[in-house]
Amino acid sequence: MVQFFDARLDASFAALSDVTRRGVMERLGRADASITDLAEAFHMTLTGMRKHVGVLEQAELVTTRKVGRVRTCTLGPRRLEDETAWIERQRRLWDARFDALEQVVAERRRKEQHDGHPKRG
Amino acid sequence: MVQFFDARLDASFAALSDVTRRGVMERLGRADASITDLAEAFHMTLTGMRKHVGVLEQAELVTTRKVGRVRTCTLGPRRLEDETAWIERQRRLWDARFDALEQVVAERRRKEQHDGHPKRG
DNA sequence: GTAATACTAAACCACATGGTTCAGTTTTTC
DNA sequence: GAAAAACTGAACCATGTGGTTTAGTATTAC
Repeated sequence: MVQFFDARLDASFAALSDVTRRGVMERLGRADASITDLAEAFHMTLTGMRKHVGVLEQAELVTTRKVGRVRTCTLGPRRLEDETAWIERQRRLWDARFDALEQVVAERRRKEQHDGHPKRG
Repeated sequence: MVQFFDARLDASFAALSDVTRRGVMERLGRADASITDLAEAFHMTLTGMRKHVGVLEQAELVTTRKVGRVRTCTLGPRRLEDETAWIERQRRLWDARFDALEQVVAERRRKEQHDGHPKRG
């Protein structure tokens, strides 16, 4: 189960680590687009863009369907929930640690006041 | 300026796209650690772990300082703010589009009710 | 039916990544 | 001062990435 989420996060963070792919996501956020549309918008060959879209599909950030000769790309169905969750979890861990450190510092300060301010260390 | 943020996001999402590096960040969220500590924890050579830490440093997610012969790793000054911001922006774009779509659907439904439910299409 | 459009598939390229080993250097310990 | 510990740097390896070209197929337009 853990490995499952790990692989998912691997894929989606990797997908997001390319400026072109982030650009594609932003564009699809405004409107669906064909591979040709995207290739032109990002000054790239069809084949090149198809690969980027493939990466986004595998990360389940984009879905596509082919009607006739044109393949249309859409956002979703996932909405970066897992990625946000990971980041939030990390942030909480971090906050907890800082809170703990702060308490230590406060304790030390209290003690120093009591003992009469040792110079340092 | 845009390129600056782009490069930063490239680096940090790429850094997060590896399960070992995410693991390192979680561990550092609990306590600082030396390269040796981390290498042992993740069953890897010192050299291998040093590279991962280097990637996290370049993404400014982790900072390190060397005292004597040991290099200690700490979570970096950045707290994934830019990454969260990008994701949030994306989510807003998306929501806006869905809202617009929903309105179209609602409008169509209203019209269908008025015209007396055409079978389909 | 011919031509243009939209994509697909395969091969290729240079370079990055995730590891390793091996041979140092610097610090610490005894 | 010798040995051990902690790291560093370089070289190597297999595989992945971000592109390209080239040649093909399927669909649409005229």
